[in-house]
Amino acid sequence: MVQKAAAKRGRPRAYDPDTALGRAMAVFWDAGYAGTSLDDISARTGMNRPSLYGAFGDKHALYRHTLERYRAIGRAAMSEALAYDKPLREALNRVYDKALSLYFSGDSGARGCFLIGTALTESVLDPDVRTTLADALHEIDDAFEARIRFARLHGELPHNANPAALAKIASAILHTFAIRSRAGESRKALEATIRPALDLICGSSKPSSRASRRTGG
Amino acid sequence: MVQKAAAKRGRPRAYDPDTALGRAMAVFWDAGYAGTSLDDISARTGMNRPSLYGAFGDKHALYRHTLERYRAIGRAAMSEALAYDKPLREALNRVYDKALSLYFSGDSGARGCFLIGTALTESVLDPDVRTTLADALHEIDDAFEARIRFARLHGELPHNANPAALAKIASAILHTFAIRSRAGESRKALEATIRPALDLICGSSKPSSRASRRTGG
DNA sequence: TGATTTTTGTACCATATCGTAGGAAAATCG
DNA sequence: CGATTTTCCTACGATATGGTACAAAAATCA
Repeated sequence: MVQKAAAKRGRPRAYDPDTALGRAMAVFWDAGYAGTSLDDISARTGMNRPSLYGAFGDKHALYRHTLERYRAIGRAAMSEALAYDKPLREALNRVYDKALSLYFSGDSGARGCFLIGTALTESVLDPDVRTTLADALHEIDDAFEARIRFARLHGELPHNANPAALAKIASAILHTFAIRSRAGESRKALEATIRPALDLICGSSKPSSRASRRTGG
Repeated sequence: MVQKAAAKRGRPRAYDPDTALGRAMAVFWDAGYAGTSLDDISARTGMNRPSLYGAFGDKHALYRHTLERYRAIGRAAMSEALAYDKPLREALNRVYDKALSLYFSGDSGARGCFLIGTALTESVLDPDVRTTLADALHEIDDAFEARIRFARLHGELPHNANPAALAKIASAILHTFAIRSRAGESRKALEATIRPALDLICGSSKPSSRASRRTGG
């Protein structure tokens, strides 16, 4: 099904489309959609503009390709990190850790979340991008919510816990990381807020004198 | 001190600098820094490019002026909303309400936070903008932290509450609102998460069977 | 080998963009 | 009123930008 379609007819491509798309994404990631020229992308991918157009369409279409690619990366990382076979606290911790690794990747320093760092700006005047962004945000909300609901079902959270609301909080932590990393805060500084955030969402890990208020203790 | 400097020498200005700056900000707010041309701003302000240059400098300087203007607006709104004479819960509620009013203002629909919606994108390649953004974020963190510390001091929060950490959570709620509003979510949807967020930060408002875990109850 | 197919890469075009020069316009001052 | 000052505004210029035309290149197929 996904075989290489071995030996096509004409002149072979001088580039790997997937690699090129990844590099194009990197350029957008740094400079944003409007701040990136096709010449910039051409330079970083090695493909010239006509080839870019042939492979991915015009600038806007190319950008949408990178958005989808990023969503796929995020989706994979999220579903892997949200380990259903481990405690909620650990699962969330893994999500944040993976997210930070992504946000702090890049040659020109931390770039934060690709969607929030680039698509958010375009969202007011570009309904297409806005919808994609909104979908991506909701997808994360839903993943968190399902995971939290699962935890509650298994007694990790009190019965009256509100998975939908807690999921929004969990997402908010992700959002603040996306912003702050791109704004130049250190990874260490962000990591310091994971623990208190998890305490609020999952209940205190280290029961103090006030006692743990959750089942899991 | 701040008088009109009555009757200057030459031809009078055909525009009010402050009004013009506000309109310039509105243009940047919609399209982002890179996505805005000086002609766009010229059209919305009524000032032509040479006048814009004379009044505010080049495009980048103009943008920095709008950033500072926005910071001033946000600072004023924040310090007014953080009512020290009312309960913490009410103060935070007012902050979120004011923020949402700002984020949902605008003719072309919701625009979110000006800084997060426009400066965030530029932050990777523009250290100047990045620093301004980081400063603004920290200013909000600090305001939250001071307010929360004050609340703890007055018995609204348990002694072992962590004002710095709670402030980061409070900021995170603001950040998620900034993102989601620009991404097209409804104000109602966002307002729905205020309550649960305040419950986590300040303690449950409606003591359920699990009992209120805070002094204030 | 020659026809066919597909991609590459240079060159080109129309437009957008930012900044600025330089004269006209509109006020005050003497 | 004329000189001076300040701002306005048209016009210009250099560069950037997105997209495309078209010939050369590199593969397969018969």
